[in-house]
Order: sequence, then structure tokens, then C-alpha cells
Amino acid sequence: MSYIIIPLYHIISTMGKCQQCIIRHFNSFKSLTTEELTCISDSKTELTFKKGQVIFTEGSTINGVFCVKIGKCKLSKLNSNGKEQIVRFMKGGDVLGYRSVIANEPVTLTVTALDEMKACFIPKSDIMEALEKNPKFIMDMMKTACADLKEANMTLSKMAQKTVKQRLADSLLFLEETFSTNEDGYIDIQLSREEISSIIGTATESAIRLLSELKKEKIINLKGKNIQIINSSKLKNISEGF
Amino acid sequence: MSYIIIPLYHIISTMGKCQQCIIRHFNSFKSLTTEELTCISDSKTELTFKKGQVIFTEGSTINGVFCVKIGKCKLSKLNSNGKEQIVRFMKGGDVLGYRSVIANEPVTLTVTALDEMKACFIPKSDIMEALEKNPKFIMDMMKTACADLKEANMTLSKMAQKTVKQRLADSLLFLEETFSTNEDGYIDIQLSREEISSIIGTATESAIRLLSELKKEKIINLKGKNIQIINSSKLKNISEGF
DNA sequence: TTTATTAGCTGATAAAAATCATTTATTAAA
DNA sequence: TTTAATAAATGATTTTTATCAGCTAATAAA
Repeated sequence: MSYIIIPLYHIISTMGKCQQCIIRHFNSFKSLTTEELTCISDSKTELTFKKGQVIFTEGSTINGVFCVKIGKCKLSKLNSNGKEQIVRFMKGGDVLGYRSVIANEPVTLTVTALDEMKACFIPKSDIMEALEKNPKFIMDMMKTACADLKEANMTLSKMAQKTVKQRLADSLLFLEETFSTNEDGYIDIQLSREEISSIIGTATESAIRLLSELKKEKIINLKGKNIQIINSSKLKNISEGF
Repeated sequence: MSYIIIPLYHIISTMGKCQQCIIRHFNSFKSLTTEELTCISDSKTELTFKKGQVIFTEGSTINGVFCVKIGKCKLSKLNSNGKEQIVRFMKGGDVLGYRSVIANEPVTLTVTALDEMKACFIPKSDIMEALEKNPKFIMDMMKTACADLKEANMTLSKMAQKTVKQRLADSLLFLEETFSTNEDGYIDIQLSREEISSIIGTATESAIRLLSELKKEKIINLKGKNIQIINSSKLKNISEGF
């Protein structure tokens, strides 16, 4: 069993207080009492991760959860053939690693930063204590788990039943919905063609070909790694198989 | 929003007490106090479902959970193309509908009995009260949700990365592991070829063809709807892509 | 700046899987 | 039991998708 080692250079000297943190209002941590927040604030570690940096690897034991403040990351699984499968994304407000901490098991997914990320590492003991003592907190966490489960089931049935083109259309709509667009209208996430193919579970060449097709049909616009959805209703139709 | 209607004829006159029920030791209900069990026992409804009977449909609102005592059922989703996707199976000991009750949302899956089923319907109010008052119970439920989430993520990555043949091999191994074999060595679940294709997300003809192939290669044995795994290590190899 | 390396793209071909058509079993109904 | 309906099986064909090969563009290193 491997352990995660957090290098010292990640620890930022400028630590904020959890009590003043806005991010917590977007997740289960909103249910924590002032007392609990103070306790967590004292024991938390503020971390930064560079683009491409691995936060933890499949099989590792993590001794706490990561509350994502800013940035985006991918949660993926390495298959027996060596190909990566992206299972989901996380961004500011999401709590990383709660499943492993609650189940008291090693993590089953590898998490990699997709851009400059800031996250707070909160020790397992603090989380478990809050879960045991604060009924509102555990209920909130439970709802998060239920929402994640629903999402996973939906993705599963989409994956199994849709063609590659349908899945690509669906994923592009999902990415826009999840990460919004920047001032230029491009989806606010930068993914390589290989990563896009890892979301939809296809060969990189197929993903590239289908993206070019969608561009030719003027449904999307491509500019390097930037993707803009021009005709989202057409994309929705493709995703539904029409 | 549609509601579930439970016909009277389902209600069995011979109601057992939850306190004496063995099934509860296999799920979160083991954490309930005698007092809580008595309360649930008084308000529960014992139901039977015939093979093929729909327990609830995608989009319905359920006002409680189903504690499966005996029998098997499939949880599926109807896709836009009209094809069914089986997301998971449940059997004795499993709790059906907890996600919907906790999230306070309509169910997202359709549940259909695969054989003669017996289940206890426990009203939402009782479940919610127990969750709020019994920290051990909510923690147990939480662990169930986490286990389900882990499983869903694993299935997702398998679905996306494996070929149809690999998925079939994987599913057969999963079915044997989940439902064991009967005295004749056949997997103890009866599924139509269409249902098998709905697990792996493929055309029925493809599933049939690959099953025949596996039979020809003496890896499995087929006798109507009964399937026997003869060479599970070979099947494992196929599943892994070797 | 030049060179090396990686990522992205495109065509050709092979392999996998879906669809259509037909036949044969199996099960349900008359 | 006979007939009808449904499920399972198989062949032929088409479509989809993966793989291989080669090329260009973009990025990183010297």
C-alpha cells in the first residue's frame, strides 16, 4: 500500500481562515459550526498544484480530503490496456477524496490538476469527527454522495448506449455546462485531444476526426485546444441520435 | 410527476417482525436500535412481486425504501433510442430507493423483478427519522452509498474502454460472483439474451453471437437461459484483453 | 534561433459491431 | 394438441470505429 507524500513546497505561507472562506458555502462544509470550522482551520494545509501535477494515484491511501478552492482537475482510471479513462471532473467547491475517507479504503481514481489549482487538505480525523458529531454535515455529505451516484449511473447508461459521435456531442455540452464559457465564447477548460478521447472512451484519432467533422458542419469552432459551441441545439440532436 | 401505486393484493397477511428478520444483518438496518426496529416493523408493508413486474418506473416519486428479502431485480434506464440499459442488479439484503429518498427526488431508474420477489416497503418518514437520530445508521447508509459510487465508477470505465467481447466476459464473471451457481453449476440468474445485451450495451445479435463463440471455445456452457462458466481464468483473460 | 519532441491531423486499411433478413427453437395461447 | 407468438440463432451486408502510417503544426529544449 502506497502513501501520498505532500512536498513542503506546496504549502503556502498565506493561510486563510476557513471561517472566512467563501468556497465552503458551495459544499457540505457550509453545515459546519463555527467551532468545527476553527478546529479544521487550524489543522488544514493549503496546497497548490501545477498543471499536469498528480494529486494522488489510484491505490494510494489518503489521510484526509481536499477541498478544491480554485482550478480544475480530472479523476481518471488506468485500464488494463494502459489507456486512461476520465471518470469525472472537479472544480472549485468540490470535495476530493471523501469516498475513500468514509469507506476507509485506498482511493480508486487518479486525480490530476488541469490548471493551477489551490486546495485545502483537511485531515481525516477532523472530517470523521465532524461527521460523527454534526448530523447536518453528514446528511449534506450523504446528499453529495447520492448526487454523485446519480450522475455516475447516468453517465454509465450514456456510455453504453451511445455511439462515439453521440458521446462526443454529449461531452461537449457537459463541458460547457460544467465549466461555462470565457469572454470569447470558448469553453473554459483546456483539454488535449487525447484527454477528450479519454472522456468518451475512444481512439484519439476518432475524437480528432469527429471534432473536425463538427467544425466543418459549423456546429463547433476550434482554435487550438479551445472549443466553442456554435449550435448547441444541433449538438443536442446529435447527442440524442437524430 | 407520477406516483407509485401499490396494489392491495401485494400485501401479504403474514407479516414478520423486523426484530426477527435475518436480512437486516446484511445491510444498514443492522445498526437500528430495538426501538427503531419496532417502529419500522409497525409501519412497514410486506410486498411480493412476480417475475417481470415493474416495482417502480424512472421519474416516479417513491415515499419510502424497499428492503429486498428474497428474489432478484434489475435497475435500468430507458435511453432516447428506446433501448434499455441495465445499470445494476439487486438481491436479498439490498436496499432499493435510498438515493431517491435521501436526495428527495424522483427515482432515476426503473426497477423490474427478475423472479418471485419479496420486499418490505418502509415509509420515508421512518427512514428519515432513523437517519437523523441514529449516527451509526446514517454512517452505514453513507458507506453503502460510497460503495455503490465506487462500483458505478468502475463499471463506467470498463464500459468505455472494453470491447463488446471483453464486456461480455466481464459481465458473466460479475453475474457468477453476484448470484453464485446452483447445484448444476449454472449461474443462479435467468436472463434473456436481450437483457444480457442490455447489461453490456450492445445489439442482441452481437451478444448471442459472442455467447455462441464462447460456447464453441468451451469457455462457457449454454442450456437455454442457463449459463455455466467452465473456464473462468480464460474468461478473465478475455475480459482483460489478452 | 535551431533542433528535438510532442501533439494534432488526415488517409488508407483492417477489425469490430450494427443492421437486416431469414430460419429455427421455445413458449404461450387457442 | 395445434397454432400463434415470441425468443434465439445464424448468414450476409453495411456502418462504425480502431489501427497503422505518414505528415504538419506547435511547443519545449539545446
